[in-house]
Amino acid sequence: MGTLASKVEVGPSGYMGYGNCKVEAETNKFMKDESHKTAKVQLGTRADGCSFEDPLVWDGKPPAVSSDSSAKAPLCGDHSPHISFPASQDYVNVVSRDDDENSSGCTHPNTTKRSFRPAPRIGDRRIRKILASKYWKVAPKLKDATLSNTDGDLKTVYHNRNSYYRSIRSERNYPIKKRRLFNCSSVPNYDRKIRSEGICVSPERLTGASSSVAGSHTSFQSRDSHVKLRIKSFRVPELFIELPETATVGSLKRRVMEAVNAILGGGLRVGVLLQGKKVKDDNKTLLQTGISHDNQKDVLGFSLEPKTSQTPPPLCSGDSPFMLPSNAPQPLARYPPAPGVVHQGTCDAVPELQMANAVNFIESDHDSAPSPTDMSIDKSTKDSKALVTVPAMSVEALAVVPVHRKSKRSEIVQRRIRRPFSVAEVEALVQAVEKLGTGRWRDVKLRAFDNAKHRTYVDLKDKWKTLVHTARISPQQRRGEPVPQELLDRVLTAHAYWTQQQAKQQFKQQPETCLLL
DNA sequence: GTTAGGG
DNA sequence: CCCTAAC
Repeated sequence: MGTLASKVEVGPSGYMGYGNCKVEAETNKFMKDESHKTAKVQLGTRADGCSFEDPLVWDGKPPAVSSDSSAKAPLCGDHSPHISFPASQDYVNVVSRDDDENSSGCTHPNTTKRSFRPAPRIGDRRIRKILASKYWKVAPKLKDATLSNTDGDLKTVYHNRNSYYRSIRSERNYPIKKRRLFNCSSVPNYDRKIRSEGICVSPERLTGASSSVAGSHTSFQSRDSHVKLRIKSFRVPELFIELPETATVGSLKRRVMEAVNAILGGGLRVGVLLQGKKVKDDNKTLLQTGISHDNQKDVLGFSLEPKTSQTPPPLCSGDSPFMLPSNAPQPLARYPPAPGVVHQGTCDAVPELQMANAVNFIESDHDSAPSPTDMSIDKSTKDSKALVTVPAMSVEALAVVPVHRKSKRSEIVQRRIRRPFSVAEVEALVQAVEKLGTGRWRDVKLRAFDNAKHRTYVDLKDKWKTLVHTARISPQQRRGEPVPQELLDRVLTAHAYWTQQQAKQQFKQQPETCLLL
């Protein structure tokens, strides 16, 4: 099939920096298509410092063709990788020094059952609406079921998005843009503390979630009643990174780094677990809790969790809507995605549609910087009970992140980053408009940008507006990446045609009115 | 939720 | 890109 992209997941069991990465090849044509198949592609542990982890996640998905080397390279130049952060949390396993020898495999039992449940995509306009009209919408809501078949050539069956969105909404997964709003109390002190104690990146490789303890050590000292901990490694919450195969290892590293930084940058709090049990009372002393030198056999764990409304009195008030559920998700409870919920979309797209599809794919794949999630993980998540811990974040977010509340007005909304349309996108837009006209932006979106999460139909409408304008002005006055004249010509032609069509329509509807005029 | 337009 | 009236 069409394009192929690589996804690298630094999953729950991945260690920072040397986290286990999952790289898989997407062979589906439509990213949004839930029927897409994914296949793991082993990149090797050396190539990018990533090792593989058991694909526990993709249960139900038959390992599809692995790296399809013949896959087409993305058409569009916009290859910015996509990074999203599915909500999840993980532990930092701290083991008493005496346990060093057998420090492997002492995570919480449930951890082994973990499967990758990428957080659902979020960022729907609904959220915006739900929260406040000023918040960003990441993607327009798409109607479920079939695509408007106005042009009969789209045969792909879109899955029920409503249910999808419903599910994600309930999971409280917020895009980073909004996320920062509940970042009020800034990075948890815990976080800093831990960091200051040094987080060692452990190169140990995990073969499965079960061995998630590998590389984690703690030192307990009985001297002067002090409990000393040494967190040798700290695992970050599940990250989801996606970038084109053409991306360099360097960029991969960068993405991972950004992802990690973003996560640590805020919105997280640390949970303490002792023997797999959550220690909720923050006022208890270590001794009372059982964390002491007398307790060296116990496994102390830390988990990264999203801040919750339960969290200590917010230093700032009024961030309610963004608070995650107080019933802090237990990192342990994760369920494998229901297998077989796949809808195989038939993608016998007509040539004409190829472009759009291609763009769709590409867009979604690379350009998703601001896209908090990815379709490819939708399926695995929608029916998931995955505990949402870390709000979805994106690279884009990094640019706006750490800003903590600026004023009482916690409603300061971050403007979306500017993302100029690439020629390929313009091409796709023009093609779609030629076919659908200028009054059906939603359809245009669905047709040519369904996977470009950051392009809303309003964006497309706006872009068309500017394209028309651009086409009318002299080349000297144009700015930005030059759009081929050929395209601009098509813009004018299409615009003229559809404008005329609309006029005719109106005339039909209100002839008398027109006559009067 | 979409469109259409002004900002 | 954002905001919003209007539908």
